[in-house]
Amino acid sequence: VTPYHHGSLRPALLAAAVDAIVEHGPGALSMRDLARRAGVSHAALTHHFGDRAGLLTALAGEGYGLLADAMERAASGQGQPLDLAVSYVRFAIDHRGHFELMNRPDLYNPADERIAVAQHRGEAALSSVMRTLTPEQVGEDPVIADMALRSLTHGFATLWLQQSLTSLLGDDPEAATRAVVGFLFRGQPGSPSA
Amino acid sequence: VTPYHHGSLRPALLAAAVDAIVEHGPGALSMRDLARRAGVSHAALTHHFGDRAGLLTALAGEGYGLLADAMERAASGQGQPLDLAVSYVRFAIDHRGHFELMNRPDLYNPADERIAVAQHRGEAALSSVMRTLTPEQVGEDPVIADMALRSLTHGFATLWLQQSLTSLLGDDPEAATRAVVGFLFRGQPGSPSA
DNA sequence: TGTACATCAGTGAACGCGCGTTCACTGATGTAC
DNA sequence: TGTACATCAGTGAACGCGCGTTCACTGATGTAC
Repeated sequence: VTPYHHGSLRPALLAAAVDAIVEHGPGALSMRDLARRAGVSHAALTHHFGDRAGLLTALAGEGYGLLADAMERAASGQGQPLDLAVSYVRFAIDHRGHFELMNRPDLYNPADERIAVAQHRGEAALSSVMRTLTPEQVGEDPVIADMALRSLTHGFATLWLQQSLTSLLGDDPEAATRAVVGFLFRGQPGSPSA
Repeated sequence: VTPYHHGSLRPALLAAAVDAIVEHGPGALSMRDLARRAGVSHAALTHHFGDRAGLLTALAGEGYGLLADAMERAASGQGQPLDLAVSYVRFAIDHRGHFELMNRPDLYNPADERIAVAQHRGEAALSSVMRTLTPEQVGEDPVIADMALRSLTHGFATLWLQQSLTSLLGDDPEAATRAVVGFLFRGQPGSPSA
């Protein structure tokens, strides 16, 4: 009934890691706790990930991959900044464990190739959306608009997850994101909030 | 030469904690490491803070107090959202250890009275500045403008500390903050960036 | 000015704990012939 | 179809470590008279 070989231990460990991070944060993640969650000897983890940093790097890579997928989906077609921001906030909420880990680059190897590739895909998706904006929307310096959108979106996602905004903005993160990003591009001809 | 009584151990420990957090992050802070930094027995810490959470609560309280001071200074007179944002980003950079800890409420007691009082002062400073804005600046819903400013400022400070923006925005955080917040309120009559 | 005494600040040893990693191993799987 | 053998996946015991907390204590300070 309990076979010697788990069969798909690696993905099971990554899933257990997500649960553990959601419960206790990425810094408190323990190899032994993960092994317990997966019902496996704690020495088994070495086999798949080498060490703790290896496991977290794999999980962060998975997260960056999922985020890049979501951003590419949002950017395709006539993707607007609003769509990108919504998909970013949705990712942070739906994949909170991954998101929290990704914001702690001290815990994994940020130079990992899989991570770098996924980050690059995300950057490309953002660039392609920014390029569709009119000069009126983008202002004098395109870099500033880019930074403002990044900061606003990341800050909003972070504050939302910290429950810092619920008392003011209710419980619908997508509507709230649309409102806040719409404010950033308000009153412009061809505004994405229109 | 090494007196039995330190004389001002409590502030010395808080200062050591800031150094330790800047080096290794708030989650990795250790009582024994702090004692070593202050040149004192590790049991001495209990005397001043009770336990680890007590120490971190005291340090977070100090941080919220400093931030509230800075925000009140920025809000006084004809304080504009821009001034508030600049002082927030400056606080995050100048008091990085405090700032990182404050963003980890799982590590301290967020219901601590001193913290609550300081947070309230900060909220009041933000409100007083938002009230000075014209209807054109604030848009239909004042809460949205408020959230946008919070999210933008917090996100910018966070990304700046993570070095995510330096390649795009140079090395002057105040100028960069002014540019990004100016973008949020751009093109408005009486715009604070003017 | 001097003495007694309470309070305060810091010591040092000890505790039990969970951790990451290493190691020789065993059971299961898959491939070659 | 059957056998030998290499490879893979997971085990369980052991290691040394740094940690937070507790405890009875000692040295220093300050106050009362």
